[in-house]
Amino acid sequence: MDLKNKIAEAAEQVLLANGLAKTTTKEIARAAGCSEGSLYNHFKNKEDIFLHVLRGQLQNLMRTLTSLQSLAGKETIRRNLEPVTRAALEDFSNSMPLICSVFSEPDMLLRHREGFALRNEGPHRANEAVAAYLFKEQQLGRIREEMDPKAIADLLLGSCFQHAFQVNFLGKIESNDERAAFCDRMLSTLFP
Amino acid sequence: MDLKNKIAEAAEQVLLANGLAKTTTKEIARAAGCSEGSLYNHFKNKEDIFLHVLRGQLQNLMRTLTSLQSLAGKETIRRNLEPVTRAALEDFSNSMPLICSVFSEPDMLLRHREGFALRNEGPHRANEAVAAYLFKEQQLGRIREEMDPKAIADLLLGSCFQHAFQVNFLGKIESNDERAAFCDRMLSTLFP
Amino acid sequence: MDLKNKIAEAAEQVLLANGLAKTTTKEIARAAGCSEGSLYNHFKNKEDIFLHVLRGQLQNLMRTLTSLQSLAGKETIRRNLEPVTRAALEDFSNSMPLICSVFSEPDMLLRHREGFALRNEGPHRANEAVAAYLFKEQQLGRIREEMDPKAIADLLLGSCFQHAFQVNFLGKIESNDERAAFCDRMLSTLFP
Amino acid sequence: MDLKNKIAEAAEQVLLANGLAKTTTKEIARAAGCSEGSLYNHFKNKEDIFLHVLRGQLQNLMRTLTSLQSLAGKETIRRNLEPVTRAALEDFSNSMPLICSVFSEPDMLLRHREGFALRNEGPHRANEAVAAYLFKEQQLGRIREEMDPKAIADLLLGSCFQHAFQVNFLGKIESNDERAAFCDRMLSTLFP
DNA sequence: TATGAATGAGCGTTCATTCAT
DNA sequence: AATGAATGAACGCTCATTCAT
Repeated sequence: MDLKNKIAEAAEQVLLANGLAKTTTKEIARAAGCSEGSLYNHFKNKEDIFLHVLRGQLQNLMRTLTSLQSLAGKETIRRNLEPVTRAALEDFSNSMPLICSVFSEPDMLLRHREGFALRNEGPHRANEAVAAYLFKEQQLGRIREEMDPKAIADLLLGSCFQHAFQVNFLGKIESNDERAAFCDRMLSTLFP
Repeated sequence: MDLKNKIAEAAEQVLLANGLAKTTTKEIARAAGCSEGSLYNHFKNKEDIFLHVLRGQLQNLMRTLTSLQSLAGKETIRRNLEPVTRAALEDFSNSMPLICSVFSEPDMLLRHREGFALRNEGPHRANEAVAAYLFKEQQLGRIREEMDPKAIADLLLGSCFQHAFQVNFLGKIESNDERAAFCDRMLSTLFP
Repeated sequence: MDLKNKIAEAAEQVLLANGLAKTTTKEIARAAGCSEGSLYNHFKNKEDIFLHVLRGQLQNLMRTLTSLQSLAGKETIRRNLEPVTRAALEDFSNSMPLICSVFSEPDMLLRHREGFALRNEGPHRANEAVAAYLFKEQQLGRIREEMDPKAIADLLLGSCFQHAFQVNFLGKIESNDERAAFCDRMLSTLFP
Repeated sequence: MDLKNKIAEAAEQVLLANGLAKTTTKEIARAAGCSEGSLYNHFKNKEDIFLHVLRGQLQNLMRTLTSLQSLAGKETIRRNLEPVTRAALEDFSNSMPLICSVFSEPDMLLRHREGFALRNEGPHRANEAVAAYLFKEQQLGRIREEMDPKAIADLLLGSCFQHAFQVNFLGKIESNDERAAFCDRMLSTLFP
C-alpha cells in the first residue's frame, strides 16, 4: 500500500478514536509510521486529509444502496430493505464521531458545501436512493399509491441515524444481534 | 441579568455559530461583554461552560413532551404528536452544531457520560417520553396492540433528528412552513 | 487576635507548605478565613505580607542568642552553645522553604536589601551574635587567643544551616533526638 | 553547539539571574535566540529544563571531590582540602539562586525526590565525599581516632554553604581573595 | 520523496490587584 | 473595615505548517 493510503487509513482510525478536534498531525503521522512532513507531500493540509477520510465513509451503505435499485419487484420489499437498514445502522454507528465532526468547524463546512453539492455527495443521498427504490415499487403496484416514498425513507434511515447517535453518545457497544433487532422493529413498524 | 447568564447566553450563541472546537474563551468573553478572567469567576473552565449550555438545549422539546403525557385519550393521536414533532425538529435544528460537538472531544464525553446517566439526561429521553405517551394510548385502545410504541417514537424523532442534521449540513434555512410540511409528511406516513 | 495577625499566621503556614511561588492570595485569604480584599486592608500587597512573615522567622534562635550574651564566663562554653545550636537547627529547618524563597524573586530581594541592611536584619546576624559571645569568652581567657571567634560561629551555624537545607531537600522528618545528636556532633568536634 | 545546549545555557543564565519563579519560557527562548515552541522540541516542559540545568550545577565541586579521593596520605590534609573548599564556596555561590529555587515549588521537589535518590544525586553527596576522604586519612593515622570525619565535613561545607547564601542574600560580590580568605579561616580553625 | 527541527500565532487558564457596595 | 466580582496582563504550552537537508 502506498503512503497516501497508509496516511488516510491512519487518519481515519485516529479521527474516529479522538474526534477531529483532538486529532493532531503528529498523531496521524505516528499512526501512519511516517513523519509529519510526509503528510504534506500527499495532502494539502490537515483539512484535506479530513475531507479525504470523510468521503470514504458510508461506503458499505452506498454499495448496498446501489444493489437495492435492481431489486424492485423481486422478493418482498421488507426483505429488500433489510440489508440496507443494517448497512445504514452499521455505517452510521461506525462513522458518527467523524460525521459529527463536520459541525465542529462550521467554516470548513461552509468552504466545502458547494463542492459537496457539485459532486452530489452528502448524507441525504442515502435517503434519496431508498426513496427512489420505493418509488419504483410503488409504480410496480407493490406499495399503495397514497404512501410517500421519501417519507418512508426518511423515517427508516432517520431512526437508524438517531439510534447510531444515541448509542455512541451513551457509549454502548451494540452486538450484531441487538442491531438486527433494532432494524427489525423499524421495518416491522413501517411494513406491518 | 447577572453576568453568569450573560456568559451562558453569549457562549450558546458563539458555540452554535462556531462549534465547540472553534469557540475560544476570548470570543465568549467578547460576546458577553466581559473579560476572559470573569469567565472563571462563574465557571470552572471552558468545558464547564459548554456543559452548562448543552444542558439548556432541547428545552422547548422537553416542555412539550411534559404536556404530551396528559393528552393521552384526548383529541387524535396525530394531533397530539404534532406540536411535539414540530418542537423536536425545531430544537434539533437549532442545537445540531452544539449537540454534535459532543463528539468532537470524545474524552470529554467519556468524562461526563456517568454524570449524564445519573441525572437521566441525554437525547434518548425524548424518545422514551413519546413512547410512554403512545403506550398509554395503546392501553386506552387507540393504537393497535401489535404496534410497538418505542419503534414509532424512534421513527418519528429519528426522522426529525436526521432531517435537522441534513438541513444543517447543507446550510439550508428552512421556513416554518417547510418544517411543518416535513412534520406532516412523517406523521401522515406513520398515522395514515 | 486581630485580622492582621490572623492573616500573617495564615500566610506563614501557606508559605511554608507551598513555597512563595505557589502561595496565592486566594489561598492565604482562605486560610485566614477572610476575603482576598481584606488582605489589602492590612498589607500593601502580597510582597508586603511575605516580608512581614519573613521578619518573624528565626525568632526562637534570636531569643536564644540574646540570652547567650549574658552567659559569657558561666558554665562551660559548649554547654552555653548547646541551646543556641539546637535553636538554630530547629529554626533553620522550619523556615528553610520560606528563607530560600527570597531567591525565587531576586528583584524583590534587590528592592529590600537596603531596608534589611538599615534595620540590621538578615541571617548573618546570628553568626555575629555567636561570634560576639565567643569573643567575650576569649577575652575572659576561656578560649585560646589564636582561635577566630567568627570562624567558629560560621562553622557551627553553617553546618546547622546546610543540614537543615539537606533534610528539607530530602524530605526527611528528623526527630528531636536526631537533631540533638547532630548538634552534639558539631559541638564535640569544635570543642573537643 | 546544538540548540538543546544553547537552550540549556540560556536557561541557566536566566534562572540564575531571575530565579525559577520569574524565569519565563519567553525569556529563555529570547536568551537562546529561538522561538518558544523550539523549547518543547528539546524539553518536555519548563520543569524539565529546570531539572536539566539543576543537574549541571556543582560540577566544579564534584570534579574536585573525585580527585580528592586519591590524595589520602599525600601532602597535608589541610592542603588537600583547600581546593575542595574553594570549589565548594565558588559553586555554592554561583548556584545558590538555582539551588534555592527547588524550595519555591515544593510539589516539584516532591515529584523528583525519588528520582534524585535513585540517581544518588543531591547536595549531601559532597559532604559524604569529604567525609570518605577524611576517613581514609584517619585510617592512615593522620587524623586522631576520636575525630568524626562526617562532622568535620559537615562543618567545613556547611560554613561554605551558609556563607554563599549570606553573600548572595546581601548582594555582595566577593573577590577571589576574599573567598580564599574565608576558606583559609575555616580550614585553619578546623585544622589548627 | 521523506524528513523533523523550527516556527509563531493562538490557546485556556491563573492571579495579584482594584473598587463599588 | 470587609467584601468578592471584575479585571487584564502574563503565563506555559500546543500544533499545523514550512523548509533546508
